[in-house]
Amino acid sequence: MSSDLAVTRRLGYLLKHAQLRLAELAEPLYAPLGVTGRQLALLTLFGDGPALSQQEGAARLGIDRTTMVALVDELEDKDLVRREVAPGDRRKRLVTLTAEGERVRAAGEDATRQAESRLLERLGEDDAERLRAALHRVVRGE
Amino acid sequence: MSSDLAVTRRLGYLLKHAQLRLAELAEPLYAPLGVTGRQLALLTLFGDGPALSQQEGAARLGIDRTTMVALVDELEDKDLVRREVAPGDRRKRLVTLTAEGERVRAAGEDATRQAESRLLERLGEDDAERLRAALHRVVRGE
DNA sequence: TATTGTTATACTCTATAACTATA
DNA sequence: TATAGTTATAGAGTATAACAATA
Repeated sequence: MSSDLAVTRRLGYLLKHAQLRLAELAEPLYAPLGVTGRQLALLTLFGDGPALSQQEGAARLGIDRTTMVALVDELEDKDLVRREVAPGDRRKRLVTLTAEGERVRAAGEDATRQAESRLLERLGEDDAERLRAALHRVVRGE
Repeated sequence: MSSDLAVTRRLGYLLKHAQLRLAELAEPLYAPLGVTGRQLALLTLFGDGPALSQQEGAARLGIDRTTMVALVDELEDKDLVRREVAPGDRRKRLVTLTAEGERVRAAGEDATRQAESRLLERLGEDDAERLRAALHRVVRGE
């Protein structure tokens, strides 16, 4: 008989493996767009709402500002984003999507929606929404 | 206004950040035991049920067998586990806990319980249990 | 002086390939 | 021939420290 903290009941295990399954479902859908899930997350971040500086973006994603430099470099090399000097503070670079970047972002969001649906397909709509809401509360600490 | 796929509503984002918050809560509790969360996960794995070989353990955790070698090395260096040649198949090494390993495992499970409680404290018992159950179904694909 | 972006560098985590011993 | 464990090595991903430009 196994303890009620068997390794597969631990939240750490469940979160990690849910992430792995999601990545398995999503990456094949992202590949034809020529971007990784991580790159698409950046397009979603910078394509949504008022333009953010690199550092503001890094803070939202919980990554280091030096990591952000490399990620923006990748997207810039693919002509999906542009760096623009922020009016009013010449130290900051606002990251904005190119027309192509916007196209990839939109296609990527469709792919994300599909992958998430497949991940959650066993749950039914209500439970799926409850899962998302619960995670949201856990992450925001509310 | 933000899209309903704003980056903070994406499952990938939520899963990653839930993991980060859990690690922030748990690691300080594990530190006095002299082990990391990952090492404790191995103690939980090998301390539960019939003895597993390294490769069986790796399969359960979804990690590579070469990674398992290094992890078991760490635990063996700390005298928390032993490798034993499997009776009936001299190629296999069964990983078993030492008395000290068992002690650390038990203390670690208390710490895990505490950290998980704090992570989920905003949810209430029912929602917390529903979250765990939903993740379990998602991960097992049932 | 402090902050933004940047570069160089190092560390962790993980996987691939090749070896050994056993089956 | 195939499998379990091992070693060496290399590739991601990420962070720390130091520097230039700007505030």
